[in-house]
Amino acid sequence: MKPSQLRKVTIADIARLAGVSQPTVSRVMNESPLVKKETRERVLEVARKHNYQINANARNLRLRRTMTVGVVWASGPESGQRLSDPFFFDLLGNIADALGEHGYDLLLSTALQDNVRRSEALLESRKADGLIVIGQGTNDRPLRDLVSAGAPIVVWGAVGPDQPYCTVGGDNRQGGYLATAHLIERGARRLIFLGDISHPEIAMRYHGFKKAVEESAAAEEAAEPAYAHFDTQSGLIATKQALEHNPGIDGVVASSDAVAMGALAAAAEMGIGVPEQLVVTGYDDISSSAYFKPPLTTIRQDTVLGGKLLAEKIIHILAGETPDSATIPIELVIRDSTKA
Amino acid sequence: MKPSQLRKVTIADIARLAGVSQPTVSRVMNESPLVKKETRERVLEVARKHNYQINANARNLRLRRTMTVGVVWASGPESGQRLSDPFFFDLLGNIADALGEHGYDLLLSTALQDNVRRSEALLESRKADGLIVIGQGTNDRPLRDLVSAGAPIVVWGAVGPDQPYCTVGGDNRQGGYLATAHLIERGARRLIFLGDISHPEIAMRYHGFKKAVEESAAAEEAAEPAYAHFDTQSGLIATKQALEHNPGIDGVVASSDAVAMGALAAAAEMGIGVPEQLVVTGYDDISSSAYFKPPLTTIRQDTVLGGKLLAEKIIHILAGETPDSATIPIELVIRDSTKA
DNA sequence: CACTGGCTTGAAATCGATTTCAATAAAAAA
DNA sequence: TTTTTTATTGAAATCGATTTCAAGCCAGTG
Repeated sequence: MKPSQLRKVTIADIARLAGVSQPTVSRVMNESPLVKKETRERVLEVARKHNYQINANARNLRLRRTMTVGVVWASGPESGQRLSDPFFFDLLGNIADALGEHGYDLLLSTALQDNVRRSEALLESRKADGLIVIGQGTNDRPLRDLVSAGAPIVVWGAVGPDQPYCTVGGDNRQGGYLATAHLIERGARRLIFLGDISHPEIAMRYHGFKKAVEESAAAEEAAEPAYAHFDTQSGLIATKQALEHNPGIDGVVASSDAVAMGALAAAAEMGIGVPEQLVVTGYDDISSSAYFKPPLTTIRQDTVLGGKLLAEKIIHILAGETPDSATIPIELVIRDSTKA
Repeated sequence: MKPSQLRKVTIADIARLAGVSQPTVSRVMNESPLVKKETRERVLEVARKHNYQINANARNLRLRRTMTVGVVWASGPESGQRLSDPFFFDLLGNIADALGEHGYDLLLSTALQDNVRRSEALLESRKADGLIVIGQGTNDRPLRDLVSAGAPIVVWGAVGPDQPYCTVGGDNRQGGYLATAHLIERGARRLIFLGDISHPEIAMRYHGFKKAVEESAAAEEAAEPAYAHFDTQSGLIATKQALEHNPGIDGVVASSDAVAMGALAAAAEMGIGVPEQLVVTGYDDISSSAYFKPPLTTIRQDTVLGGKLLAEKIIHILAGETPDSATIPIELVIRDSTKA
């Protein structure tokens, strides 16, 4: 197998073969109305026959853009581990689809550390026209720096009041509220929130949690939020500790489905019945949640809409507009982990 | 927020500011030994000060390459749905990391249909130098076509004897064998394979399954493989049908963890005890498998090594070499779903 | 003093497109 | 018939790099 045996037909080849000049071929390929019909057809025929594809590199150099959007995981320095939550995979796929529909490509960057520099480099080296940043991390300072440097970015995360960047995210406060109110309605009285509230998104969910607890006469927050990262292992450990230190907890609001699965595992290990003695909710409705034992009540986020909005917003920004942030409605999905 | 306020420093700017010519700046940036030390330092200082980054577009146009590898999901026409298995997400992330270490970018393409044309276009439009294809689908003809057109590709999937392309994949036959032999050792006598054996990878696992069954005097294959796609829902349905039609089944070898979770859910629904009455194995060791009820015995594939090899192979191919296919060792992870 | 040779450096060509501007031919108007 | 438009087309410049080739400079040599 010889390398690069693939024909590399250039615009000059097509021009020569069709007996016209390069500009004419260019006009045909770009559907310019300036070209005579017969000429266009002749050129198109040659182009098709030789399977000609415009060299994106040359084109983008001339046009001074790339038609590519970079997607960056904003895993802060505190979390060395990759965000491997299935939710983000869904979102990523939907972003790719949505970008594709607009003719944009998706460049995946998994810079774990030194994120800002590498992101800036992505833009400055003209590998991407703009950036979609997934997650704000625990500190959005790097994002603000990017913006003040003039970088076109859109962020998936918590929508805040004075953010200088455009954000798309689920209605986290409402999600946390709905989940918590549901637990209270199901009889939970001593509730705890499980997650890393230094992430703005999680913090919003916690706010919703508090609101629901405060609105209820009967329920109370059993203890400060139990710190858990985004994985099941972490949820398991945090839940065990919380339950041991705070007897009587009967409701857990977890920051993600993976964490909630840890909580369920902890309950099982400790011989605590779910949902009889403890009710648990997750967040994201990842695909395995419906089949967990017990099936997990959770908050579903619409990742198709999320991907679509992220793509559209960045494209608008690249067009010079300043689109507003958007909040995506969420939905409570009730399953056995909270069912009477 | 003005768009594209980001400085777009060019090599000409740096040359002017440093009082040298463009070629000199180019040589400095490419660490050519031809430049005098003092000149190099002067240029570097100016470049650093203005945060100069080589324009990848211009550079790649001149160098006639892109330093980008496309990753394509080979979801065949039969499966309209996206492959949203967490396993592939892991793999994708590791591919991105490995490519990044070699200075390559990852272009994500989620062409669900018309895969070959879009993949070819990726190469012909010079958006990517080569392709990593994830999954062979049920028919690798498109892949063979790509190869015979001279496309540099590497495939994640089953390593076959007469494949014209370089493949990296787990040792599926051995994986299927280990899982099945383990079930038999745990006392299973009437076994069934669960999955879509029209996929080469799954077919190999099934071969391993058969081998283990045939080697055993006591065990038998209870029925033809039960068709299941890659998702839990599909595994649930297939398992229920299989168990109803074939009484006495006491061992299920599933083609993936997601499918196995469906099998576990089916058993639970039907009141069949796992592992007392039925033992079940999955495949991939996705993160939630350890916390499922019961925790799932599975075959772990090393996605870090997988990503690394895929990246290295495609880079070698781009360098004109013809690397051999590689099989990644797998590992049996025993958990409660098969524990006595 | 003229000549050879090793270092550095820059002028110009090139990669493959797009776009401006001018030229030509054909059609319409005078 | 002459002039003015209008419709097509191509020559040349451009995007921002890399690379070839030649030139300038200075030291060493005959």
